[in-house]
Parts: sequence; C-alpha cells; structure tokens
Amino acid sequence: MTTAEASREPQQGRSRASYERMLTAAEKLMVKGGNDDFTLTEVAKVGKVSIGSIYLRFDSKDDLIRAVHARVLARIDADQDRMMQKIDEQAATLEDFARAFVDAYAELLKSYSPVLRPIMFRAIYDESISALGRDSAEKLTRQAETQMLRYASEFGRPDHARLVSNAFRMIYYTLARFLGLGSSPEAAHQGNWEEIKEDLAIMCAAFLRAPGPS
Amino acid sequence: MTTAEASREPQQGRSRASYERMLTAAEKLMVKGGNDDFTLTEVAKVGKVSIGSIYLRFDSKDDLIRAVHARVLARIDADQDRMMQKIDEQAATLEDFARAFVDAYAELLKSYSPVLRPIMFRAIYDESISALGRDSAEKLTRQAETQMLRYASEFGRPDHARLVSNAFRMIYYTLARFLGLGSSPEAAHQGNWEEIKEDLAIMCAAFLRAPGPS
Amino acid sequence: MTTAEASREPQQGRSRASYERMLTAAEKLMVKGGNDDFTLTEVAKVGKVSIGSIYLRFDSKDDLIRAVHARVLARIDADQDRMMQKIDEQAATLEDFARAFVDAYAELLKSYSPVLRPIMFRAIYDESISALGRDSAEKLTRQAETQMLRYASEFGRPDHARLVSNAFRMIYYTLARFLGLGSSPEAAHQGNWEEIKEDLAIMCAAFLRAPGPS
Amino acid sequence: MTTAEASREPQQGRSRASYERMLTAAEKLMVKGGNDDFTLTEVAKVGKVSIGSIYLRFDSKDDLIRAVHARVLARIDADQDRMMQKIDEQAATLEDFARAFVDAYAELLKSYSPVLRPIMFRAIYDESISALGRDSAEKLTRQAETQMLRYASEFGRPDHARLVSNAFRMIYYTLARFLGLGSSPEAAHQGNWEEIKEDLAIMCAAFLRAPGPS
DNA sequence: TATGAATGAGTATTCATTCAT
DNA sequence: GATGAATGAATACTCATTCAT
Repeated sequence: MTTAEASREPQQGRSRASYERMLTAAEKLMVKGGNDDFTLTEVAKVGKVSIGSIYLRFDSKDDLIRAVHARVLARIDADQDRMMQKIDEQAATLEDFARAFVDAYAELLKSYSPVLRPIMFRAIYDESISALGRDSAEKLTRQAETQMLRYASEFGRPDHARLVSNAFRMIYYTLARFLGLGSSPEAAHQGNWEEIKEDLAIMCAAFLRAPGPS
Repeated sequence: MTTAEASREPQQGRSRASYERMLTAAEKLMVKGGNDDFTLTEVAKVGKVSIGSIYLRFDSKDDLIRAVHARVLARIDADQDRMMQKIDEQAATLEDFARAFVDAYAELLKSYSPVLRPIMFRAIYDESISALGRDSAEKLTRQAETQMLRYASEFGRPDHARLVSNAFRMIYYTLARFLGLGSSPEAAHQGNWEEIKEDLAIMCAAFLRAPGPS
Repeated sequence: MTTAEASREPQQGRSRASYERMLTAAEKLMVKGGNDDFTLTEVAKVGKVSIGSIYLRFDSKDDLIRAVHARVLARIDADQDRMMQKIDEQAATLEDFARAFVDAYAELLKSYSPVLRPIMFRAIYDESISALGRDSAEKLTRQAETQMLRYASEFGRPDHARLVSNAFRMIYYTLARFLGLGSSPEAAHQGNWEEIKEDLAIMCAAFLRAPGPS
Repeated sequence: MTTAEASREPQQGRSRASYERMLTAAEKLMVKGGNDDFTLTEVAKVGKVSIGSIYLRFDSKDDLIRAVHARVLARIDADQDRMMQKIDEQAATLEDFARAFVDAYAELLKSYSPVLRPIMFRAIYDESISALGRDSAEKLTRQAETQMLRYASEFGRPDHARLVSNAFRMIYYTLARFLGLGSSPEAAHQGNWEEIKEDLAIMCAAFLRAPGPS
C-alpha cells in the first residue's frame, strides 16, 4: 500500500509479475552495491524487463528506489509485529523483557542490514525516506511502550513516554550504527555483537530504573 | 600526517598554500552540498587552483575527498583532547563526569555536524573512511576510559574496558544518528536535544553502575 | 476524400465515431501545443481511443498528422467557397472587390491561424503537406480569378492568369507570414493588422492596374 | 558579436578553430536536414570535436543552434549592407529602384535560402530567433526607406514610413514564403521565379504611387 | 476488431581524467 | 612544476511502434 504511493502498481497477471521483477532486481542491485548507484539498464537486464516498462510503472529512477524502500520497510514492519507478539508472551521481568526485546530486535535489524544500509544511506538526504523510517520506528516505540508500561512501577522517573522513547532510540541507533558502519559489518564487528546486545539490554533496564538527577 | 597517506603533501611555500586551498575549497563544497557531489571544476574555481594542480597532489577525486576527511578528523581529534582535559579538571562524581562528558561531546559533535554529515555519509560504503572514524572514536574511548576508571570502584561489572567502550559507543552512535538524520537536524530535532543529552548522561552512569545479569 | 489518401477511413457506425475522435483529439493537441509534438499516448487519452486503434487506421503518426491537416484544409476550403460567394454578391469596382476580398480572406486566415500555424510549420519540410496547401491556394486563386476577370478590362497588363495568381500570392503570403510569426501573433502584431489589410487591398488594385515596364 | 551572446567564444588559436568547426558542422547539418533535428553526436563527428568540447562553449544544444543562427544572420546583414550600397549608386527612378531592390534582395534571400529555411522554421516558436530576424528586417527597412524617400514626392499617400514598411513586408514575406515552401524550392518554383520578381517590383512601385481610398 | 502493455533504439548532458603547451 | 582545454564513456528518460490477448 505504501509502495503504491510512488508507483502505478498493477494488481494482477503478467503486469504484476514484471512489476515484481523490477522491484526485486532493483533491490538486489541495491544490496549488491550498498547504495543507489545502479543503472536502469542493469535493472532492465537483471529483471528481464525493458527500460520502457520501468517508466510505465515509475515516473523516475527515484520513484523506483522509493518503491523498493517502501516494500522493504513493509516487510520489516510485518516482522516487527510478529516479533513483538512473541516477546509479549515470554517476558516476565523488566530485565527479561529488555533482554528479549534487544536480542530479537538486534537480530531482526541484522537480518535486514544488507538492504537497510542503502536505505539508511539515502535517508540521510531524502526526507521522504527518513520519514518512512521514522514512522516505522515510532510504531515500534509505541508497541514497546505498551509492553514496557507493564513494568512502569519500576521506572525511576516520571515521564514514561520519554523514557521509553529514548531507551528505544539508544538501542535502535546503536544497533543501526553498529551494523551500518563499514561495508562488511559481519566480518568487522562480529566479535562484539553478542556483547553489544547484552550490554544494550542491561543499559535499557538500568536506564529505565535510574532515578533522576538528584 | 594521516592526511599525507593519500596525497603528496608539499611541506612549504607556494605549493603548500595552494594545497591548502584545494582542501579548504573541497571542504567548503562538501559542507555546502551535504555530500560528495561537487565537481573538481568547482574545487578548482573556489580554490583558485588549476585542475591539473589537483591531480599533481592527488591521484583521484576520491583521494582528495579522503584527505579532506582526514584533515577534519584531525581537527576534531584536537578538540576532543582539549575537551577531555577540561572535563578532567571539573568532574567530581561518576554522575558529574557522565553529565559533563555527554554534554561536551554532544556539543562538539553538533558543532562539527555540517562537516561530519558528508563524512559519515561516505563512511557507510567506504571502508577507509569508516576506519578513520573508528580510530578517532577509539582514541576518545581510551581517553574516556582513563578518566572513567577513577570511578571504577563504582562499576557494577568487571570488564571495565568493555563497559567504557560500549557506554561510549551508545553515546556516540545515539548522538551521531540524532544529528545526522534529515537534512536540517537542528530544525527537526532541536526540541529533544537537551532531553537526549540528559538521558544519555543518566543512561551512562546507570549502565556503568548496573550489576550484571544475575 | 483527400483525408482518405493517408488513412483507412471507415464509412459508418462506431468505427467512424472513434476515427473522428482520433482526428479531433490530434487536432486539439496540435492547436494546444502549436506544433506536432504531441504523443500518440496523449491522442489515445484525449480521444478515448486505444493506441492500437490508431494504428488500425493509420500507418504511422505522420499519417495521422497528414489526415488532420487534410481535414482542416477541407474545412478551410468550404469556408473559402462561402466567402467567395458572399463577395461575389457585393463587389462593384475593382477597388471594392480587392478590399472585400483581402478583408474576408484575412479574417478567414486569422480565424484559422491557431490550426494553421502547426500546419504551416510542418509544411516547411514536409512536401506532401505543402502540396495540400498549394492545392487549396490554387483553387482559391482560380475562384478569385473568375471574379477578378470581371474587371479585366481595367488590368494594366495582358497575362491575366499570372496577374491574379501573383496578386493572390502576395496577399496570401503576407497575411500568412504576418499571422504565423512569433508565438502569440495577435498580441505582437495586432497594432498593424488593420493597416496591413488596408494596404494589401490598395496594393492589389494598384498592382492589377499597373502597366508593364515600358 | 551577437554570436557571443549565447556562447563562450574563444578569441584565438586552436580553441577558436575548433569553435568554428562546431558552428560550421552544425550549420552544415542544419542545411542538410532542413531543420534542427541533428544530434550533437553528429556535430562532434562532422566537426571533429568532442562532445565535451561543445559543452565547453555552449550551455545546451539550443545555445549552439542560436549561435549558428546569429552567425548566419550576421553574414546576411553584411551582405545586405553591400547590396544597398550598390543599389544606391545605380537607381534613377522609383521603378528602377524597385526593380533593382527586389532583384538584389530576392537573389540574396535565394542564395541564403538553404540556411534560412531551418532558421525560419525555428523562428516560428522561438521568440529569441524571430526577434533576431525582425531586427535584421527592420534595419533593412530603414535602409530601404532612406533611399526610397528620395522618390517621396511621387508617393500617393502621406504616411511614408508605413508605406515603405509595408511595401518591404510584402516583398520580404512573398519572397521568403516562395523560397521557403517545400523542401526543394528551386525545383518546385524555378519556373515562376523571374516572374515573381518582376511582379513584385511592379507591385512595389504601383503600391507606393497608389492614392489612398477616395 | 480492439486493446494497451511491452519494447528498446536514440539523445542531451555531466564530469573525472588526460596531456599538449 | 603548472595550466585548463579537450576527451568520451556513461546514464536517465522518451515515445513511435509492435503484438499477445
């Protein structure tokens, strides 16, 4: 649905199939190169589509890119929902929740990091993309908030919305940055990955529990 | 010194002056455009240097960009040193230190954010740049570590190096991300800036104090 | 009939109607843009016809354009007939006739100038179009000749056909050019329009009366 | 000088030479095709210049075209001056002058018609071109006026400026149109060329002499 | 007949890099 | 050393035409 905003998305049949091939080809090329610097000729070749067909669905290369982004973010969104549901059933204490949440979210981000990198790359200067990312993050913040509030009595400070929002931000930014730096994040950072996750969980609980500056 | 790695840096006289003008012009254009999309023709014009001269010093446009990055990071490095020295003299408690450190570092990053954005932008896919950034961060981590270790007795867990390193990482990544998102971060995020800084300080102290998972 | 030359013109029913819509849509677009730079996709949309249908009737875009031209010229032709008939009833002297003819023809051309401009535009390099235009002009010449010959006794030189033909040419070319130059001829030349008409009438009579070079 | 308006015209040496080759190549291609539909790749090949070089001198293909136009019109202008001077020395009577002027101007236009056709083609919708053409015509009108005024005592009507201006217009438009119609004007109209010139001269004198409508 | 999705050749423009002076 | 004119490969986008349904 969000995908449709920037494109003329055919609903069925052959058209639909070639439309999918375009998006998939573009996504593949984005992952491969780590950025948006693919050419439409490449998309045409990889997706077995003609250049004209691409322009039949998208007004510009930028539109195509945005559609890929939207599709990926929709996928992530769905995964986030599933993730939160699963955590909901498990967590017992604030510490448990923090650990479960950080771990699940970290792995989710990691699994998406190859696609996410070129997206975040562009988000830096394309407001419409960063807005999408923000929406996604905000939704997750609200979901996390709902669950964290079950432990609200243990929070050290009054403004719960702010606490949850900033806790989430620190987790998200740290993980994103960790995964996003360098071109082969796995190789470079693998060693500390488990430690970072553990420490983020500890940080999260400790931060929420921390009393304000006296 | 790091600058010299990717260039033939003249040590004195007229050559030196035009070399400086190249770097300054390129930096100015990077800040202006928020990315690397300037042309060498522009650099030549702004820096009052011939294109040929640029290629006399640098093997490619990429080399020039890397040199600019290195020069900026060197400047930040020096500022970081000054910053750490000043904090050293003030801080009394762990909480004091955390607050002072986060605030000073946040403002330092913010003041450099216009130059830092295009650098971080490129660091996403240019390993040699992200390595430079890592060096700078690691040095700061060591400096912070030295100082934080004065409060080591209050730490909640044994592996102090890891604690300090990850605390710093969370602070740096969160701030960097906060400043880097969108094209006019000030306008977009100004509202939460003071809150973020405060919460990062609280988080930092709480994290260092937090006992490990029992 | 001339229209049929370049097309497969259906004679009746639904086909006929969509055929008309094509021509009308194309003409509308030609007038709107002042040239032939419309796309067949636009014609299809405006005329509520499929692109395939267009190619069912015309071999190429050029054929469609030529058919539009022919249809317009046919319309002009009919108007010319009506015009000449009306003049026939009024004119008393050669001067009267010249004035009446120039004025009527000038206004006729002016009223058609929006459609005529793109046609003349193309006639410059498309021989088949300029031929059509010539046919139309020649027919009018013959009509004018028939009427002018009533004043033949007042002509200054013997070759009446040549006289009439060239008088008409000067009138037609001057008016056409006057209307065709610039993109908003009305605005640009309005001021002299009445003067030009008056002078053309004077010129016409004077030219026909003029004795040959002695 | 007018050429320089739309271009960066080098003043000497090799640059100047390749600049000339660009203009000459473009002009050649314009004459060949009868319009502006040449490609820059063709210009590069014919003019033995790189595409980049073209963009070093001109901001766009349109600028190149305008420069060609300006150069041609400058050439015509010079020829017009020479032509008027020659006529000045010869003409004795109004009829003599008219004949001499029409003949000389007709031949001048005819000799330039291959280049003029694509220029007039574009003048239809490019105001900046039609303005150039108007300037050229107006200058000629003034020159003709100066000379015709020697016969002013023979004019049939008072507003001499208008008389001369409209006489010139009729001559110019008729000749231009005569030469401009069709793609091979020589072949098509050769037969009537001498007659048209003769009749235009007769028309001119007769028109200037004609008394106003009584 | 009628449709309109698919095709892909064709073109203006940019810009890092080279090299003759 | 220094210059900056010249190069040309590379790329987004258009649109007449085709053809499977």
